[in-house]
Amino acid sequence: MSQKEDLILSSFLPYRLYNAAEKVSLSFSNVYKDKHGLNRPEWRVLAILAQHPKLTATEIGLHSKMHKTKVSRAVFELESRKWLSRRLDEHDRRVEWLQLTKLGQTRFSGLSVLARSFEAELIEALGPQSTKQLAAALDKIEAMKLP
Amino acid sequence: MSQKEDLILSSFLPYRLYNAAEKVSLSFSNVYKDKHGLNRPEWRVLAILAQHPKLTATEIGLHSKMHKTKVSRAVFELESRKWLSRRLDEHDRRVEWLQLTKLGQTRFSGLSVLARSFEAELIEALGPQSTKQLAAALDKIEAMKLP
DNA sequence: TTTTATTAGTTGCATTTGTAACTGTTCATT
DNA sequence: AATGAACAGTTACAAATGCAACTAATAAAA
Repeated sequence: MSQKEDLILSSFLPYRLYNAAEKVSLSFSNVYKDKHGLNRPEWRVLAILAQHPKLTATEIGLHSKMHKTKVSRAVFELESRKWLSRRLDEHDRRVEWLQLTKLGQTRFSGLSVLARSFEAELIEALGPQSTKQLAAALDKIEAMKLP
Repeated sequence: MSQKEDLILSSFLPYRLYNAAEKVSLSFSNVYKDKHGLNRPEWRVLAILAQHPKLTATEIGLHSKMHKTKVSRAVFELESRKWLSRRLDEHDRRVEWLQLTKLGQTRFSGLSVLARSFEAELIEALGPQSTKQLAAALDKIEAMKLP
């Protein structure tokens, strides 16, 4: 016999948040997947390096909360496409400085346009009010310390 | 040379939404993972069956947007724990009606309490205003037709 | 009634991901 | 210097996932 106090999954906030994120994310993945065959970690590394010209793999991980193996594999793939280059730090040879090549920059700029228009559509559909409110809620969640 | 119109990933709405969802979801997964060793699909099937006492695997998939193989495997696992039972439809023997056993109900009720208090903490941290606004934005996203 | 198409659910295989162990390097302590 | 701890990044292995092919059953069409 089910208890009337039992959880209703479909109105459970973590569930709803996750499904919404996945829906948006899946739709957006078409942008980087279809045209260039990138996966999400690769897209992220590309975007982060475009914004911060010289980073180490560890820093990219901190930035994006991606596990270092994900970053490592994404970097490997992007390097083999010649979208980014590595250079060993002169003073600490454990460290590799990563930066996009000209080709990588160009590819990213192309994707950037598509990403912006995807986001614009999303914001359009939400409306300016909801967009602001959603962003505010996301700020709070980002700032939260969860167990 | 990076273009100034290029995307800033850290403020890109799909990215922010995804990270927030993953953060919350990862934190919540402790609830069903630590105590019972469930994974997300299993947790979901459990919660859906608790709310809708008799469903087929296909219906669970529609409900939760999970792929049928995920549902199939989750059902298998829950059945082998004796948390749910299957019964063939009398008129169409392709169809299996699933329902929680008493044990499954009990387990879910226990998890339900934890889930509710997790959600309560989340809502507490967001504040009532932001919670409402977030829910409204999620409504809109759920209703969206994305490419 | 035989054939064909459709549906419910499962399974095999390839891909992705996470964990832990590993290599190579630097730093800290002695 | 020599030893041990810490760190950057890679790799090997195991678990999770998605896709496509599969089985079994029913429905639709011929």
